[in-house]
Amino acid sequence: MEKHQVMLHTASTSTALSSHFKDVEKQVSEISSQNQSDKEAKHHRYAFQTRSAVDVLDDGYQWRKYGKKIVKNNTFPRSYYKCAHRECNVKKQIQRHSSDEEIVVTTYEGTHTHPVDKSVETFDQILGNLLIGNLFNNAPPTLE
DNA sequence: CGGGTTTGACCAGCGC
DNA sequence: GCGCTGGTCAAACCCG
Repeated sequence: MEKHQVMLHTASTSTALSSHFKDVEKQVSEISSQNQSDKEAKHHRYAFQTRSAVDVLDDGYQWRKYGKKIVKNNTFPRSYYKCAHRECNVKKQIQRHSSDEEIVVTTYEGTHTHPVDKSVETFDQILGNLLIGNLFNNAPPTLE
């Protein structure tokens, strides 16, 4: 259950938001379990989908883009981000839906070890755009 | 001038 | 064993 700490640490500044995040990654965890192997479970992976016009969502951390790739299942390219801190080997992947370009899938990998001095207002904005449960439970054909 | 981003090439893992 | 897809690195360019 250490993966929960990722999101909780991210929103440690606000207890209310922590609860919301907990609910969010709970949905994600379910997907990993039902989808498959513990192989993915070993790798701390948290994916959530947001409805935004921009690819990169400001979650309070600084990210450095280190790669871009076109995936066959998606018409849009996938972007690879890394945490700006050298000590922090946290990775983040961002990709859009093939059909719905307004849907952005953000996948986090790893755990942050440094504090966030960003405003919590950012999280509120992100949470406002979150629609994880619906998309994952409905499993749109475009995603697979 | 420096940091960050961009784009292409290279490499590794998996499937056939 | 070869080919394909996906992931990472690295050098060059652009912006602040």
